[in-house]
Amino acid sequence: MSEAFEKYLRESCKISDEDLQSILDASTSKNLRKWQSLLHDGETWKSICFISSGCLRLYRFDDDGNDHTVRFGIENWWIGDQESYNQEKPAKYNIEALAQSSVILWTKTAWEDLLKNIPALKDFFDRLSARAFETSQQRIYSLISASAEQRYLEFQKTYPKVFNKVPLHMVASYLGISRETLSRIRKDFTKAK
Amino acid sequence: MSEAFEKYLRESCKISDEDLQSILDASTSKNLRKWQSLLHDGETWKSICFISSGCLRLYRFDDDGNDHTVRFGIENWWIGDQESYNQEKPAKYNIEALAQSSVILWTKTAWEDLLKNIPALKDFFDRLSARAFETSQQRIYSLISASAEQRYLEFQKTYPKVFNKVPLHMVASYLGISRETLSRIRKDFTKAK
DNA sequence: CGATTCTTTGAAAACAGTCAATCTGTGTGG
DNA sequence: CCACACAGATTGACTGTTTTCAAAGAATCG
Repeated sequence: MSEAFEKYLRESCKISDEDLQSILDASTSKNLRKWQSLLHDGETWKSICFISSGCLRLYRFDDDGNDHTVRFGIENWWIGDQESYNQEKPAKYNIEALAQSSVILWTKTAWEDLLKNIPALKDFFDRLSARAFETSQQRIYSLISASAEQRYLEFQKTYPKVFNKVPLHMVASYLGISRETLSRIRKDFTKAK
Repeated sequence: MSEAFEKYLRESCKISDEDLQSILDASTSKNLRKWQSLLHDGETWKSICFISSGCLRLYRFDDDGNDHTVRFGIENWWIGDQESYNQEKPAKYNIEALAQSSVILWTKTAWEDLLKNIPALKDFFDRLSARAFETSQQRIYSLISASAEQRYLEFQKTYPKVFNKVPLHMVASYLGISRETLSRIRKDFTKAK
């Protein structure tokens, strides 16, 4: 169950057996079936969540009821609604499993204790957050500068594992285009070859 | 010169006079004339930069030589290229002053020392980074879900101070649309009233 | 197999980009 | 003070891209 996480954390930061044990002790595991929801908008997100296996997505409904995929998460990624978590207010986003998945969860207080007591974990998480910000900056640049086609290719190249796990209409929603447009982009590619 | 920063920091976090003094001692001030560059792509960004006054932008050139505004910064904001800073590699981005501006700078090593020695500063900066991430998440959602017109209105409403300081063609580039399209969006508004 | 979901396609309409020209406001030098 | 240059903003005409809506094909799953 948590072997994947153990391996991940050992490779990600220098952490003692003892600290690793406290981290595991404070966690709970959860299995999600396909389409199971982990967060409904309106609820407050109070967890830190590591994905051991499977695939999840973070998405949001607009005023017309259309959903927009803000982020995907697969094994060894973390997922959550930072805004709701940090500000302790109702989430605007939803999280659902796109496939049978298993996650590891910590409560906010438990996690804060861990961060306080395990500097290596805090350092690691700070670096992780920094990288997440860099990634979102890159995504913004891509959205304002590149064509739908370029964004599609970039996504496929950068996140091949994700690409292979999620339905195309969600890729479209992640790229900010309609499924039909994505379909036509793909068509042009097969034709061009 | 640094009064603005002093006021800002006192209001942002609980910090002792002594700590504030060390922060100021480690800093250097710099005045920028209009259009002066603070970072050229290819260089490595090695500073933490606080904007005391004026207006700057972070932008990037695409392969066709068009520039895209990734972010603006005005007084009491921080600006920099996180990716270049964290990974200590050549920047893909540029930073320039859009008006006569003054900034306060810290070297990376000086800043890291400060963070290590002043927990209140570290906490504050962590919160700031968290908020920056939330903001970029919001921007991504806006880019994938909203029309150009909606994004324009949202920008104007959310950052009125920035809106009033920057030329429209840069707003367009920030929104991911051409200046002509922005011009037509604005035209429709004056007509509708 | 039938039901459901996902993807593709076609045609029309809406939207956004490009290019070139014009307009507006600002500031400079004669 | 005027004429001019310049940068920024707007407009028109045209082109290209994306959305929308409706329908039809795949693929998947019980």
